[in-house]
This record gives sequence, C-alpha cells and structure tokens, in this order.
Amino acid sequence: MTESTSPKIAPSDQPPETITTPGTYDPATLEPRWRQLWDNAGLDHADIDESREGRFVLTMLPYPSGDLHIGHWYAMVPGDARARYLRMRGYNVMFPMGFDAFGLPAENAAIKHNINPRTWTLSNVERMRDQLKTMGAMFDWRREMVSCEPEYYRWTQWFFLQLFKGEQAYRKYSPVDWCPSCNTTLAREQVVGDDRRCERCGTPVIKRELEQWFFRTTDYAEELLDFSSIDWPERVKVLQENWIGRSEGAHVVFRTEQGDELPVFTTRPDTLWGATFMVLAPEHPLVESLTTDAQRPAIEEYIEQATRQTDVQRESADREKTGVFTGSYALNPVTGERIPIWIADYVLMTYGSGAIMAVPAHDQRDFEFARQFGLEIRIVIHPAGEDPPSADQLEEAAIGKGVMVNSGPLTGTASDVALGEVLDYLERESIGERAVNYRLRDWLISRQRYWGAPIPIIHCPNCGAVPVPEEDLPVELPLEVDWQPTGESPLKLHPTWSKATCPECGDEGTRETDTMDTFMCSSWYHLRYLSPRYDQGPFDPAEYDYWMPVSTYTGGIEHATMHLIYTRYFHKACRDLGILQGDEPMAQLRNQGIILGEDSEKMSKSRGNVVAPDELVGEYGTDTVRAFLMFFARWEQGGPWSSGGIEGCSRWLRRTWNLLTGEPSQKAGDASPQRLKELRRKVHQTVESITRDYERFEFNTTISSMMELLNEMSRAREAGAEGSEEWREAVSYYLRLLAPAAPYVAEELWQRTEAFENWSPAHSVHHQLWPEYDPEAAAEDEITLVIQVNGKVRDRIAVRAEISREDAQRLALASEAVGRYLDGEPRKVIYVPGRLVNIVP
RNA sequence: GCGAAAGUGGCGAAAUUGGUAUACGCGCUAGAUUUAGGAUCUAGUCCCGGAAACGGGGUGGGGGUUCGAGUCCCCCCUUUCGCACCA
Repeated sequence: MTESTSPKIAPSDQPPETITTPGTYDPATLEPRWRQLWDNAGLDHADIDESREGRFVLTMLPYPSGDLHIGHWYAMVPGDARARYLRMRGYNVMFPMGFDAFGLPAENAAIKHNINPRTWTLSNVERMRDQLKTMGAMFDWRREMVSCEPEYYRWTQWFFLQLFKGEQAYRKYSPVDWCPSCNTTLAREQVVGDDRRCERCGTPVIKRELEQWFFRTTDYAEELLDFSSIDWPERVKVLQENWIGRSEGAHVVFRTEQGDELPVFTTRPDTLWGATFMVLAPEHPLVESLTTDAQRPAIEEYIEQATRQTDVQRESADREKTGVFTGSYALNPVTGERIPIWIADYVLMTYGSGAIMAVPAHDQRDFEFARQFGLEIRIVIHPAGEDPPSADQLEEAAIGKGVMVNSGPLTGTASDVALGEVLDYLERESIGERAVNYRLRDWLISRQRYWGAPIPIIHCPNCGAVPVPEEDLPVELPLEVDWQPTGESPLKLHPTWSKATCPECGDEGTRETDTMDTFMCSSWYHLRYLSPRYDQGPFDPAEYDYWMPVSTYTGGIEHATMHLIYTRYFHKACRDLGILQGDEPMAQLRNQGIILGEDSEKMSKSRGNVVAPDELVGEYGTDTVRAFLMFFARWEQGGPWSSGGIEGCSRWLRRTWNLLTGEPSQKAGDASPQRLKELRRKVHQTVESITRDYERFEFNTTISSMMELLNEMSRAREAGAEGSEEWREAVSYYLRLLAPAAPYVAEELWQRTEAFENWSPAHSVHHQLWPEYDPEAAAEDEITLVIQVNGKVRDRIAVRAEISREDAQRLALASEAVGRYLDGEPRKVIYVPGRLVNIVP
C-alpha cells in the first residue's frame, strides 16, 4: 500500500518527469513540477457550470509596489485554502486575482528614475504575478484584471459617465493642499512636519480652492447603515456606523442683524433658549461680510493661521480654545436677543452647516470658549426641584437631564418630553424643523494627478461640462509625457492632449485634466473578474447572474471605512441606475489580522525585521509556509512571526511524507479490530472538526487537527494498521483533508498512494470530493465519566458511552474517591450525559 | 473622552460555546540513534508538597449568578485597534 510506485506523471507535451526519490521530501523539485502540470491542464479554471452552485471567493487585490510581502501571503493563503475546501465540497469556485495599478508611488518612481509610470507599474505587476504563482493559490489567471490598462479603465470611465448621467456626479469648489513654489497639489502624504511643508521643496503648504468632482455618497447614508442582508464583522459595521455618523436633531435658522440667514444644526434644540452666541468656521462664506472694519485685521490673521492647519491638528482635543469676534450680531430666533457672532477653528466647515449656536451652559466646548472670552453663560436645563446655580458657579457644562428653565413658553417642560415639544414648537413657529445630519461627506474623486483614469469630461465654453460619448472611451492617458520634478500633473503640461472638440456644439473645448481616485477603480474590480475581456460592457451579464454577489470577501480591517463604504455605495448607486442587481456587492466579509516582525513590531525595512516569503519558500517550500501561516495565530488576530515555529510545520509535512512513502511496517496486518476502530474514529472526528473550522475561518485548528491525526496514524501504523481497509481510508481522507493547506505535497502523495498510471485533472486530489463524515464512526463507544463532588473533580471512570443516568449515578456514588468526600446521602446529583456526574453533598 | 476586541504555561496558542483547563506546535530536560549535527525517534514538561499514590492551588485583579465559570453578569487594571472639538 505505501510502496510508492512511480506514477507516470507526464502530459503529452512534457518531457518525462524526474520522480523525486522516495524517502526524501523535496519541495523544491516537487512544487514547481506540479504547478506546471496544473497550469498546463487549466486545473484552477472556473467557468460557468449550471450543474453546480457558483461561489465567488474574493480577496483584496494588491497594489503592485514591487515585491510580494509576507503580509500578502498571510492575507491570501488561508482564503485560498478555504476556497479549495469549498471546491472540494462540490461548489464551482472562482478565486481571481488582479492588480490595483494606479496611484502615487508610480509617479514618484517616474520622477525619481525618469521612467514612465506605466513601464514601472507593469514590470512590478509581472514580478508580483510570478511571486503570486509560487504561493500555490488556485487563482484563475485568465480572469486577471489590471486597473491601469485601457481595457479596464475604459469601463471605470464608463461607470463615471453613468453616475454623471444619473446625477450622482457633480462639481464644486473644495480646498486642496497646495505648494505655491512647486505650483502643484499635494497628497496628504506629501505634506510633512507639524508646520506642514512640501516634501520636495520645504515650502509651507497653503490651501487652495479648486473645482472638483464629487459623488453623492450622502444620498445613500441611510441605506449604508443597513447591514441586515450581509454577514460582516461587528467591528466593521461599527466602524462604518461611526464613519457615517448619523445624528438626529433640528435645523434652526438664525438671522444676522443684516438679515442674512444663518442655519445651524443642533442635536439639542431643547437648549435653544441658552444660545448666547454663535460660532462660524473660519472658512464660512458669511465671515467676509459679517466682519466689521475694526475686527478685520484680527479676523484675517486668524483665518490665515487656522486654514494652515490640518484637520487633525484643528481637531486635536484639549487644546485651548481660540477665536475672534466678527463684530456682528445675530438674533436668537426664540428669545429675539442680540448675540455676538465669533469665528473659531473648533467649528468645522465640513460638518453640519459650518456654523453653530453656542450653548455654553450645556456644551463643554462652548463652555470653555465662553469662559475663555467672557461670554454669557445661561442655564436653561436644570434638575427639577432645585434652584439653578448662578452661571458663575458652573465648573463645567451641565449636559445632564432636567427640566427646561428660562425657556419662555416651554419653561417647565421635563427633559424626557422636551425634545419632542421643542421640535413641535419650532415647526409650528417656522423657526426650524426636525433634521438628520450625517458626518459622512460626499466622495471627492478628483485627483490632480497623471497616473489615474482620466475623468471623461470635456469643458466647453458654451455647453459647460460635457461627458465624452461612450463610443469615444477610453480617454487614454498619453504615454509621451514630460515630468517636472515638482510632480505637477503632465496632463496639464501636455501640449495637445487636453485639446478636444465639444461633443455637443463642436466648438473647441478642453479635456478635464483631473484623474479619478483609485478607490473608484477598486469599487468595481470584482465585476471585471467576471469577464475581463468582455467589450460590450463592464461585465458579461450572464457571468454576473451566475457568480454575483461575492460570497466571501477577505482583506485588511484598514479598508473598513474607505474602500468598503465606497464599493457598497457604488453598487447601490449602479443598482438604482439599472446596471446591477441586488442590494449589496459582498455577502460575507472577514478580516485577517496583521503579521508582525519577530520582535513584535510592525515589519519595516528600517527595523530590519521583514520576513521575505521568497526566501522562506526557498528554505522550506510553499506548503510549509502556507501551513505555518495558517497555524501560527488566530487568523483574524495575527501576531508576531516566529522563525522557530515554522520548523514545526516543516517537520509535520516531512513526517507525513515519511509515513506515507516509507517501507511497510513489519507489523502490517497485526492491528486488532478494536485498534482499527479507534483509528477510524479519529479520522472521522478530524473530518468533522476541520470542516467546522473552515466554515468558521479558524485555520489554525485545521492544522493542529491534522497533526493530531498524523500522530494517531503513526501510532496505528506501529500497531500494524497498514494493509487494512481502515488504513486505506485513513490515508485517502488524510490527503484530501491536507489538500487545501498543502496543495503540492497532498497532490504528490495522492498520486503515489492511488497509484495512477497517468495524471489528469480528474485524478487530481484537488478535484476530489471532501471526505464524508460518518457520525457513527466518530462516536466514542467508551467515555471517561468525570465524577465531581461539589464541582471538584474527584474521580474519572471509563464507561460505555450509552450508559444510563441510573447506572452513571450508581457508579459515581460507589466511587471510593467520592466516599472520602461524601458524608451520608447526597443532597443532589447532577448528570450530564456523556460527560459527568456532579454530587452535591 | 467614546466605541470595539483581547488578557490562559517559558513562548505561539486550544477548549465541542456553562461541564476533565492548557489540545497542537515551539522551546526545554533526559534517553536512543548517527562520523557529526540546529537531522530523526522515545519519554517528560502549569505551579507547590510528595519517592509514589495522592493532596492543595491555578485562566489579569475583586465581587456575583450557578450543582458547576477561562466561558455569563457587575466593578477595577492592562494591552491593542478604530473614531475623536460632530454642534
């Protein structure tokens, strides 16, 4: 049985294969040979097959930075093992791979090495594709997409046009970080230091307003909060909820003394009578006209320094409040009082209306501001039955509940009804109305960059922003471009590219030179996998119907709020345009943890703790690296790498090899029926637990269960199990259970033990069915009954598994050990079938 | 500050979801084997006492629920992650 006959593994167009020497596990020759055989035979191709249920298994695509990192392996290998498991369960599994190929690093490389970003990117793609192939994953490379290829971004542009026509795209002025010396926009990572300087020339960065493109993600804020139809981690749902940031309250319209409307959003309309001043964001459009001449120098200076700061700096907590009085006043709409209007950087233009009513008695920030500048504090909510203190006595804002005081007609209203009463009052008096506000902003998709998908718009002096006709797509990036060391987009500098005729009136216009955010490319890449070369649309509807939605999506938690909100928005918006079906793109999401360096620090070149997968593959082989990545930590948690730990997985696979290729034991055939039954039990118990573990993404325990089974098989072999039907089943099951984790060695040993004459995909272990689990075979016929006295273990006795309650209790009470702790009749006896008897004295 | 998750041997970690705590692996100890080894095999390895049988203790700390708690509840400590002047 274990005698290894050399299988004739040679497809017609291959030279005869050298068979590895029996007795020696040599992944370095075995793995590439199988890879080639599989690739030649198209073993991992996934095509529509109506006889089987499809499963679209997706893992987040990499950015082609140049080298595949161990983190990529950690993200992809367990997902691959699970995809392989699903395929063996009989599903038709598609597991595609591609590259998120637009982005800033390619431009940096272009400037630094005077190389076109496309050349740089595609050579990285090629390198990483080869590295990905050593991973032993079941990627169907026919379905690969590369987002920087015109055949891909043609459809990214097409989607933009659909969203534009569906009124989801619009233009507005929005600030960017700008280097006045380089004369270019800077990305966040190009602004360095606390004093915010350009990373190239060191010039202090300023804000500049540019007209940019947005998508109306806020239209979908409410629907994006609904996760009821998807199985996503709680953690991600909470992150998205916080990101969307829904709050209920009221829009209240204040008026300036000059008569301008000054709307605010408040979650506490019940404190409206205590609004003693207003604060505007320094960027607020009314600041200019509200500023009096006397205040103008101070205001201008304040705006200057406030807008130089990052949002992060402005938002950093426990900073002393700063601000300047505009010199103007507004009228409190319920009291009619004049209240001063200030500006301060703690009010953000990007949230609400960019203006607040300040209620210093009941909001901590407003309280601190009022104390800082000597503004009036008026208590309007106070616990019933007490006299309100004077405002001077307050040490902090009173944010608690109480009864409304000093609140005109609503004085005396208790806080549990106040909100509703106040809202009714405001609506009745036409002062304000109920409103929901979101933290979520519309999605800014414009980038003043070369290396992205051009926004397919022509600006015409007569017709405005006109979409490029679909038949003219793609709007291709010019390849002959000049790079300024400043990083200014070559699209703006190009002599001819931006010249275009208006599709509507035929006059001369100019192309939009902004390109799209790369999150736009990654919002729909999963759809391109369906049919990467389809040219009648972004995807073939037949493929969509068969595969979508994505059944499992895996990737890092860091994408919880950006990519994963954008792709959900994108799907929903396209659904409403009739392009897609279903409410959600990804039915199930799971996140892997982070793999750290051996020193428990984040891996980085400067720390010198980077683990290179290529080196590991050279030393141990792909199967060992895969197994260890699955084994060493809980996948969703991650943890530090251990160079010693990988030896354990290496040993395990070598022991597997030796067990199944060695000479038969001299005791073969000696095993007792009872011993063989025990072997079979362990086999079936292992099938059960590994099946459960794959369903739950608990990859570490799939490997430890395999190790346990190997240990049991070694012992059974010593006892003479070889030659039996039970042994044959154990080997067959073992190799099929091994296949998802260690695909190469499992295939090699499968061919040997099955003794096929020739290899074909139908013979591949990867096209076998997952072992059937027989609960009867897995059931223990003898169990250890634990005898407890008062919850403490006092004895253990071996009994038949089907022992009756009466017998178990009788045996327990008869136990000598129990006698030592029990004085007289027990008060109570608890029996847990198959487990224990607990005697309460 | 708010939110989420976690805390178990020397280390990475298991624990069928309330029922024998520490499976599996690393490391370590002893032995076997080998020219040698960081190779392979066997045995041992939570702590204290004991030659052993056995006894006592034990899952960050404190309380609670329960016949029974690593697991559930409350309080505290620590760590990690996310969000943060959100009106």
